[in-house]
Amino acid sequence: MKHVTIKDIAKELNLAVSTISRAFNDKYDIRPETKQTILSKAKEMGYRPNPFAQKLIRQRSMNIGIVIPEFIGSFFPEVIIGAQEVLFKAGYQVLITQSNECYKTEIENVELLEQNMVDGLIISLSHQTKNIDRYKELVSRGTPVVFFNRVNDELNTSKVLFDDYEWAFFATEHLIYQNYKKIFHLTGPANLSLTKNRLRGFLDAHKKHRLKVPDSHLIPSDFMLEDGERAAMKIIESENIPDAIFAAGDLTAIGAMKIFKKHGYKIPEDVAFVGFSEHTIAQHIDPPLTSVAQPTFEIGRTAAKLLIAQIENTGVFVPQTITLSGQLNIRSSSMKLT
Amino acid sequence: MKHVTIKDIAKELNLAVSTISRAFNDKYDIRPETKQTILSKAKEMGYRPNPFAQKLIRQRSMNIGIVIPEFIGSFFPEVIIGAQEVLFKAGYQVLITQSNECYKTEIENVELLEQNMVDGLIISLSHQTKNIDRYKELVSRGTPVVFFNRVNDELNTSKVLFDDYEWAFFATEHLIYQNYKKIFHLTGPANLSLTKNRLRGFLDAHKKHRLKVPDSHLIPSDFMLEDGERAAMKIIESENIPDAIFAAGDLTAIGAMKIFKKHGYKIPEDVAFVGFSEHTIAQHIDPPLTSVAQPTFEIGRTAAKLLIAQIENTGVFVPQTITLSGQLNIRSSSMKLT
DNA sequence: TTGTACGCGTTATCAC
DNA sequence: GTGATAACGCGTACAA
Repeated sequence: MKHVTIKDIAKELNLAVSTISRAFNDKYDIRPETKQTILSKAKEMGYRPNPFAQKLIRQRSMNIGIVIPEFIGSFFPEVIIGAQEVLFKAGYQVLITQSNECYKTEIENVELLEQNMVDGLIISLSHQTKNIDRYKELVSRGTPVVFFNRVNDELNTSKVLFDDYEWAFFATEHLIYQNYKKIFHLTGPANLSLTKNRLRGFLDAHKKHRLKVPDSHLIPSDFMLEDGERAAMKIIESENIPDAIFAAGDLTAIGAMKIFKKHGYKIPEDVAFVGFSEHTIAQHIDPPLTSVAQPTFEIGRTAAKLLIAQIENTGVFVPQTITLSGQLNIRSSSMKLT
Repeated sequence: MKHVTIKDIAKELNLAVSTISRAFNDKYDIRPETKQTILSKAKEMGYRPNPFAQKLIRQRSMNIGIVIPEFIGSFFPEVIIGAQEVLFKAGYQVLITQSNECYKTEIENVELLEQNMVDGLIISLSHQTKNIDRYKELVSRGTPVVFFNRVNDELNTSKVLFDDYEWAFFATEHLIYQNYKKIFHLTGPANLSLTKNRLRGFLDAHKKHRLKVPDSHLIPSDFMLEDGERAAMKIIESENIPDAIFAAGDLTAIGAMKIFKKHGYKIPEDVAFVGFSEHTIAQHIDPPLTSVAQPTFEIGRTAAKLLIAQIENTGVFVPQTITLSGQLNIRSSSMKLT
């Protein structure tokens, strides 16, 4: 970290440091020739402005913190790539942290990022997160925060959402059109809004087609593969077997599928499956899993844009919620072959 | 970013700023009582040291840059988690960049990280990277760099490697023990050392068992799923069909498997498959793919430790190469059922 | 043991 | 148009 500074250039050229500084920030008057001399000399000496001195005086870190629950699977990495793309172009540095689906770690991450004086945060909640006091405090202090996908309704911030309701509706309707009648729903974690929305879509699709949904068709579950396995075990033990299952997450669906296959059920002849989120492995398992694909990169880009707008906004800030759309990738796990 | 500073505390307590500073850096003499007063007052006021002021005066950024070729798939994310774990504990900030397997982006990332004055770098090369001049320059300037997995032999830095030779040997031998005789090898990208090592392991296993390997058994390929598909097409068209294939990467194996299945070959009866790297989906595809698992988290932790040692090292620095071991996960893609 | 004063590299506000 | 000089927040030699 032994860098050339503006002082070095000033000495070399017998000019004042302030003049050198001006050469780089063209908001000041400076003779074009001297500017040129300085710029070429700077390049020759390999000058690079010290970002920490700039951050110190500008009172802005130009750092954005990202908090996601997990790294494994393609969803979050792709969102991050999308967000980085936009943030880098706007001159921001990105600090990525991952909570490992653990509430405690999540809060520690936020704290770490605050210590590093991030100008803003992009967050997706862990499925453990129930207590949102820390976030309320954050928001009320005026820290720009954008939540995406895993959000909490009580937090009044900008949000980037997927239209979970609509796509759960479509996914369910797809099963109904395929003539499946007894459709179960494996829900997501109770604390997340997306769980409620996907459930609502599931129910409304039934309502539209005048199909009843007894409570026994709704199985509380979670996003891990093991949760799907557990849910499937429970269903099989109950001896109340559905002819189709719509899971709130791909891994849940895959876990459940595994168990059903193991118990001799044919897919999709005996039980059909539809998942949610287009996990990398969805198209590679046997049979390939029908799944709702989300616009991952676009989610990241949108979150970044909203955050930058809020940070650089001078007027009154009004939280915005942007809802993006996706597509249903229909594969053989849900296609009746009759 | 309106933080409490040591000045505020000084004013509040009628003390000098230096005294406040001393309370936090216990290398100076300070009366225990005043220290206590300061510390409690600081906590009360919510004081947090400004990291940029510290970085500025300490002439060290406490930032570590990580450059990886891709985010998708579990290998690199897991390495990063391992590295972060160690680096965070040592007080370092981690800046993660991803080259998307593109040489140009990779170099831009390195440049970006340099501008941010990282104290050191952890790098895994893209499979496009052939020109390593920029890295040679980096190293010769004394910047601490640790490469892992995708390394280049000409760079004299610390490295964390997987014992590609040994595990390629074991993987091949596993096929031989299963009584496969005509084994093809889909190699990795030509510029990477690991490609040579895996090839060497493949050849030596044959040598040990006195089996010949004609050149036609070696198919140059790459790490993408599509590369595997292409390689498989080439093999099928040549009508010189192997009874087993050892691919240098899981995705390559999966792509090839897909094509062979599509053409009516039964796996593993007609053609057996072994991959490398234990991709997340390896165990979920049909049939589950035998693969060499690498100690991902440990690779990250080790790289981080080596880097910290080099950065904080005062004496003469000697580059170290640490080679880690793995395990072969045997699944049905390579088990003769006879 | 505590206070004073300077420097880290930069930008901004003055003079000239 | 250019040059001093004071900040930004912190660490530290030196004086008290």
